[in-house]
Amino acid sequence: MKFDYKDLLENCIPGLSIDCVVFGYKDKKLHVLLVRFIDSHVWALPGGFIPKDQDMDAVANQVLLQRTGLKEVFLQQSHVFSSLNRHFDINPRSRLVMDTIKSTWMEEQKEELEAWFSQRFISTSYMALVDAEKVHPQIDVLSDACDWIPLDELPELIIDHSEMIHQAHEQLRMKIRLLPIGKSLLPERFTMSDLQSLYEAILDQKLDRGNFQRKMIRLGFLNRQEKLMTGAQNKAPYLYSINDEAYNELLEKGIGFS
Amino acid sequence: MKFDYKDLLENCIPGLSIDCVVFGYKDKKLHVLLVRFIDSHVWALPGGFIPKDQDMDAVANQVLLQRTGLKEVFLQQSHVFSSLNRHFDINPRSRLVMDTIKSTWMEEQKEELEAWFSQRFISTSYMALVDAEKVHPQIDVLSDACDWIPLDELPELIIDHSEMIHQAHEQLRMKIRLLPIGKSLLPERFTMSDLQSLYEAILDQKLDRGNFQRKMIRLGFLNRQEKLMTGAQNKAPYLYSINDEAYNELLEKGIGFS
DNA sequence: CATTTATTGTGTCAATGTGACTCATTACAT
DNA sequence: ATGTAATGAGTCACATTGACACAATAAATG
Repeated sequence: MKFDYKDLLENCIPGLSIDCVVFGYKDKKLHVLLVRFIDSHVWALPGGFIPKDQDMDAVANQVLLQRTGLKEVFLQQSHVFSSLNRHFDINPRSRLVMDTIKSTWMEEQKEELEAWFSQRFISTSYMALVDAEKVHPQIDVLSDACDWIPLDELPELIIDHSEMIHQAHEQLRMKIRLLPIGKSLLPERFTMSDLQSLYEAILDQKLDRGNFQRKMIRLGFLNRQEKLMTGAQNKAPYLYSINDEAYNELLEKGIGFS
Repeated sequence: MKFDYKDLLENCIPGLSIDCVVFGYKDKKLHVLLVRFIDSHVWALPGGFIPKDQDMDAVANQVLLQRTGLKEVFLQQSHVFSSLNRHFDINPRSRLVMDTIKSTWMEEQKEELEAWFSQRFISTSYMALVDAEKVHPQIDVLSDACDWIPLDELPELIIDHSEMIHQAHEQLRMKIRLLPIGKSLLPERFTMSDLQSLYEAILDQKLDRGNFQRKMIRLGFLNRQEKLMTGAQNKAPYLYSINDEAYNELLEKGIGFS
């Protein structure tokens, strides 16, 4: 399979791209979905270019679908990055990526492609929240790895992608205070301590167990289900699921975690 | 003075623009700064195109400076609008603008300019908060009016500009719950009822006078100044100014109006 | 100058939410 | 049968909130 540079040159808007900051929750930690470019072994956010006949939300949804197999998850615009040094050759890492792309795939139309990749790219970041268990990360023709990386173990990334991640994390931290998040990041059923760990991971602070439970129950968007027998030598926790009706009501009112 | 279409064609990125939703506070109401296109008399948000050698924040600052004379005010990115029908001829209003621009200014390079204006424009909206009293709206070569319009008396606007305004208003309403706004929208000194009216205008709901006062005072970012003798037959209210140090501390902590 | 009017600064009180903590419960191991 | 570890629920002091009351005061009125 070859990189379809003809499609790129003919049908995509030059100088514009999107990048997706996909958050997932695994092993009591927040993770981000990253891809690794072939040969160069440089990490980056999964992204894409904008076809002339698509809007950016559609492209972001498509990138997400392609990388995770998921549709209709929480996905929203985050921020536009347009600084003058957003080139693929701004730092050694990014230059490596560009060199690899060029040497590997450019056979014809070398000049056009080189021009295409050497201009400034204005990129819009999207933030997605997904259930990490449901995702089976997919590589593509330009990447030889696509994996969940814990937020506190990020490798060096191309251009300003780590800034994008930090910006999205900050935005998530703000959002959780106005809206009950969780729904998108957790599986159908989860324990209260799952939910608490998620909040602790997002807010990056310890919360009191009893008070957290009381507060969440009182918000009234949780349905208590049967108990979960873990096999551990302790009291079995209840499982909870989300009452969509109550959840959406809270979303509308903008009531979240203080 | 002529419209500098050569600069446009040579130095600006085609298909990209910014638009500024500038909020001001006047007569106890939120206002937006709008411009009216020459001849066509169609209203729109003040905006601009992106020179190849500038980032978008710089362009937004420049538009704001040009229209209001203000620098270093609250100005931040809001949202990217990229729907497929974002053309200048999508609706009768926008088409009128384009026709006017074309017939008025296009003498040479008609085709290039027509191509430039007829493609889809992806536009990033910016939200600005300014002290309306400090602003003297400026027209330019493409506009014959630039005025403060109350949020509840918006005229029909081109393309999706009214959506941009509503989106920015919603964003402001969320932001005020996490941050003490006010500083940017009010003059140096203001009364407590000024501040309350501003909050009521943004949140679009009545607030209890006594409780509002108590809450604001307790937040601790207001310096009480001398009294203001209005000449009205009532008790003179105190003037307040903002204690920048305490204000910035609240900004960092993210403590606002519940 | 006493009285009225409109608005402002402050206070009260019940209801609710919060942080810190305790204690009984329970699934499993020994 | 007993111990262990985590869970569900409860207590209590304290802070915040919404609703309302009341005194203070700058100017108008007679």
